[in-house]
Amino acid sequence: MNIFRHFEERVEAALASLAAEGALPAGLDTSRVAVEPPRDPSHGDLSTNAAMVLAKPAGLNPRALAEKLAAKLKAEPSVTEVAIAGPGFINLRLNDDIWRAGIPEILRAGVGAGSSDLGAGEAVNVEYVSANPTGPMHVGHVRGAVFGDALANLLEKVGYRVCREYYINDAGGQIEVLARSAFLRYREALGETITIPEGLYPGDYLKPVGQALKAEHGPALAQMDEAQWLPIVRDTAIDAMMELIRGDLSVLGITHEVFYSERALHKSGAVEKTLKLLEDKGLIYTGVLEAPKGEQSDDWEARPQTLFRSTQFGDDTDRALKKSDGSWTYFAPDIAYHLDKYNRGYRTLIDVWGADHSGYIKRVKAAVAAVTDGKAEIDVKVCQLVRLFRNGEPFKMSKRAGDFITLRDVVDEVGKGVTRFMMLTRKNDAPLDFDFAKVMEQSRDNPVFYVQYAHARIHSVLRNAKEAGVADLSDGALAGADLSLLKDEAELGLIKLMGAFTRSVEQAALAHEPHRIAFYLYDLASAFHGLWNKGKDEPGLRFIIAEDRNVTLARLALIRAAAYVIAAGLEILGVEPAEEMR
RNA sequence: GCACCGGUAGCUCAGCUGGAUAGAGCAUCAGACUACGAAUCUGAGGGUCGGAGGUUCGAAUCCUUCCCGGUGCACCA
Repeated sequence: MNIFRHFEERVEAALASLAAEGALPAGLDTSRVAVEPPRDPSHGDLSTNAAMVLAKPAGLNPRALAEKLAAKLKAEPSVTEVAIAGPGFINLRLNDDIWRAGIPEILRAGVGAGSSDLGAGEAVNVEYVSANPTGPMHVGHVRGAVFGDALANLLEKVGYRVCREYYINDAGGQIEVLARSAFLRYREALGETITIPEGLYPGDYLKPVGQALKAEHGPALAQMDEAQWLPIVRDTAIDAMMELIRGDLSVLGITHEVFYSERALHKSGAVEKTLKLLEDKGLIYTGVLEAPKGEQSDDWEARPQTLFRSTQFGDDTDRALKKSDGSWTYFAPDIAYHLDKYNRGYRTLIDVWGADHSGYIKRVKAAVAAVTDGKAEIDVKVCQLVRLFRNGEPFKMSKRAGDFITLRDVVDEVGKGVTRFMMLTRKNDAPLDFDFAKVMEQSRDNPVFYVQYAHARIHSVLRNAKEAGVADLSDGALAGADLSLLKDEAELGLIKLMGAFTRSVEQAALAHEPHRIAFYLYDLASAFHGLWNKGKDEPGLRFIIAEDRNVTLARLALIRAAAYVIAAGLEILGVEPAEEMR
């Protein structure tokens, strides 16, 4: 049970009954009423702002309304104390048993702890990574990939039906560059000595593509005109690059359900159809855009183009759908793509992009609004840059041809779990520092280690408990423990924090902010480590008390539950919990 | 010039979509191991929440306007 949500319902019920008695006007908007943990635990277990929020519309003094509401809430069975504080907060103190009851629930749920039905099965589309299929993934892609994947996990956790999607930009000019680069490697495979000119991709990763082309086609391609060989080489190269990318993603544990091809949109006529749709809405015209104000580009000249009236939807300028030569811009098929998502039934769309695309947000939001008549929500999450360090020194990124740090370089050095966790220790729109040495440090200021250590310590206790002769450590047996024996402030603090897990997960999901899970886990680990050390000062608080089986069982239940919550949280982040630190 | 994102303790950052006396880690200082792993914990000091206005019962959070840093600014993808 989510205690916070339960009490939100109780507050609503109390308000309704006040309304029925005529003490409140009927039909008040209660959407701003919240039940939260108070910032200062000494104020109680729960706090509601209901009286302050509703005082004005009800035409009442906040404290007077609080008095009435407090009287109702006092009657709730699990409420032991009601206090009115400050400008009209109502603080509730609950019977500790209602918090303790969370432990057997967690033990039953296991790593399913924290799940909820908030999303009610609603379909959500999360598009992330979508790196151009022109080479292996590099370090700049990692954050967005991890973020998108964790966000998808998070939404699933609270009951959304999530589609993980990758948009393949397989139609632009960079694909021709890829094809020409691969063709060179093909000629190399045939025995020619090649030099790779400026502007083509020099990376070694295209060598196998050249070999594959040779194996399949022999020398035949070399006899053809570019117009003939290019489509062949292109298709082979794209397939090979997507294979490469899928492999890279798999080392981070990422799998997309849908890979959506931009070229398919062109082929199917979806782009024309979308343009027609916009035309029918009167949102298309031919015009000339103003010169950009930034650094002057020499080759700018005024040209009439097919434009979309995105300014009608809040964009800064109208946007080109066709280039001056009449071919589509990148934007045109992207509109068709988002419309396609809508037509596949998604009303909530989430795009995860790198910081360098932030200037593109408004036009896509405008396009989605236009093309769906405002019926779809689109949230664009931009991941800021990751700054790389080693021992505090900025990492020198060579700009030389083909020389970059890949996703695999990172994962090979620090591992999947550390990479994923670290990428989620900042909110997405703040830059992130990633120090190869620091993330491997075993100390409190490394959150991955700190959280994993808490989990490992719990398992260490459980191993010791077995040796100390606790016969049945099953979840069922622990769930039956007499939890009223958990009375210490530190124990209850841990219990209450776990009781807020579901709420934290839901809040993180609604905000589309997986980093909050990482911070929650750090807090939980801190509460656990604190309890552990308290047992050093006061031996009576140790988890395993040889002469008191009941207390031992209760405490093992507590920490077993804590381990499940940590594991559940880590699962959202896509990190495997450690049972031992090595 | 415009847009977007940041600006919170000496440093790195949270701050639960407007709540109460703004919180963590690092660093500094003072403490806790004959150990369920001290790889940890307890405590102390440290703040004009970039500046100035505004909105209201109440602002780090919303609005306006400046300042600083980052990112991006026709047809690229």
